[in-house]
Amino acid sequence: MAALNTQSPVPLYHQLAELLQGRIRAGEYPAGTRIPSEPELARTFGIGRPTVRQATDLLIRRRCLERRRGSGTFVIEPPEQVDLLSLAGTLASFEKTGRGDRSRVVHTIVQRVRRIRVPTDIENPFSGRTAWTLARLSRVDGTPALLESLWLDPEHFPGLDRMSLAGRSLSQLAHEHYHLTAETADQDFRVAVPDEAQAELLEVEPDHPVLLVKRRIHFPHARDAVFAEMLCRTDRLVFSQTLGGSLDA
Amino acid sequence: MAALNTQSPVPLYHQLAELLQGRIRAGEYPAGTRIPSEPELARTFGIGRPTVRQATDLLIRRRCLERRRGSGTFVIEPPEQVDLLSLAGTLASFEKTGRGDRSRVVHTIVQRVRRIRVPTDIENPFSGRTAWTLARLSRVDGTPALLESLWLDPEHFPGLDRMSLAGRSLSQLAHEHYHLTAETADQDFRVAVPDEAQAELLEVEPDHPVLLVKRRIHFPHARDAVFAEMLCRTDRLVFSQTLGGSLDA
DNA sequence: CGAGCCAAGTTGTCAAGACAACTTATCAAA
DNA sequence: TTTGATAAGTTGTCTTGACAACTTGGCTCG
Repeated sequence: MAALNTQSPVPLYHQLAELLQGRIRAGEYPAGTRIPSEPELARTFGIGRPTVRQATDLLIRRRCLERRRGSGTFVIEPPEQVDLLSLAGTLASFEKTGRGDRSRVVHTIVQRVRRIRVPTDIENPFSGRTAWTLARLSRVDGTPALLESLWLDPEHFPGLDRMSLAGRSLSQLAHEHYHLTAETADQDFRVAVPDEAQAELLEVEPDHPVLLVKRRIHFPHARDAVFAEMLCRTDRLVFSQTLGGSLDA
Repeated sequence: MAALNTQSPVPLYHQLAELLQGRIRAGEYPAGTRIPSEPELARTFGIGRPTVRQATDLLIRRRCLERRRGSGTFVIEPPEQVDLLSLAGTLASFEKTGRGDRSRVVHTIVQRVRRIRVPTDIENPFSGRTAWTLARLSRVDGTPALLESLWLDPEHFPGLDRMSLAGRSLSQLAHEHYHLTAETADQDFRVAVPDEAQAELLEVEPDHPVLLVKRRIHFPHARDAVFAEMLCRTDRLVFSQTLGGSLDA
């Protein structure tokens, strides 16, 4: 059995939280099952019960666990959450809630990463600076529905052009290779008309209005590290997301 | 000085949290200032320091306080947050960030609350049931920009028609009169064309595309207690919001 | 006067224990 | 069989105590 390192500068409760989350991800504690009780975990790892609670507190805030008084602490289904670095989560949730047919197939083409000097654009935080950029086009049932343009800060994502983007979400890549997890984002919505190139990619008439979302994504100690512009054909795809999550509890 | 009630079924840490938040709201602890240290609060209220920490933990999750190790616990500026029950917060934040002129004047006309039987509409959770309904029209610099239609659950908002909606946000009213605080919301976005009546109110041509947002708002023990449909002229107003907020910290 | 050290104060982490409130399963009685 | 009481197990709350890590301001020394 894995043990905790008392000498490590990483707090015990943090170590235990990571350990438990690892077991959850590994399937050792499947969703819906009970994890060992607090006194049991305390005994097992030779730590105090408050420390165990501090650890499970973390996972509860991360929506990994749920406490039921008198009953136990349970692994919960990971809630659908907005993936700030892509609309993948949004698309997926649309398929699940499935207003309409749920047999839709989403296929995404990813352009390779390039390093460019961003033209002047008051709404783009990289305006006038250099940045990584890439574009993605997602199709639903063969029809283009979503065109994303992304800009990333080269300082926080060094060597991004050498990474493989295949089969992995940008969020995963940011987390695993750069240890960056999106913290907050600002987004705004408007109705816009695509330019010629965009209209062609989305396969709409040049005067067909689409939804334009601009999103600035912030990481710890790195505001505006990613900027995204998303064009969405809402006749094909409803752009949906979940807000909030109680601050208490 | 106010004291805590040891006999109350309300936990001490919760009582202390409310007390501190009251002082913050009352201006006794202005934003940016330090609140008394944990040992001092413990002494003052005759409770243990962990209990004090439990209380401040709550307020930290509510983004009211911030801890600085070695320095103290400080009141922070309330962050701009999306007001789920209205776009007021969104409009305000637009004015603050002020892309463009910041001298815009927002004026809102509120229709009186009526009780109706909601026509069949698969996307309206009140479809086929009775509900409170009202509409609001907001103008920016005199031009209509936002048309909101709201539906509220009569069971959770009894007597809503006798309440005064003047000078008070719906969120305030829900909180103060019904002790309800929005927990989460689902929203989706699409481009739509207003119907005749809507076009007239928004003062646009009937074929002018606008942003349509549908939002289902959930309260503790009351899912879908409020439904909102919002039409936004994004040529006049950018619909913006902030997402996220770290789950750790 | 300036720079660096030092001490006091503050939050971060952790322990061990206690009782309360609640859930669940078991077992007994009707 | 059904119902109710009981007991065991679990989380919720709270206390006291301790040491570590860090920040800040004042003091001393140059």
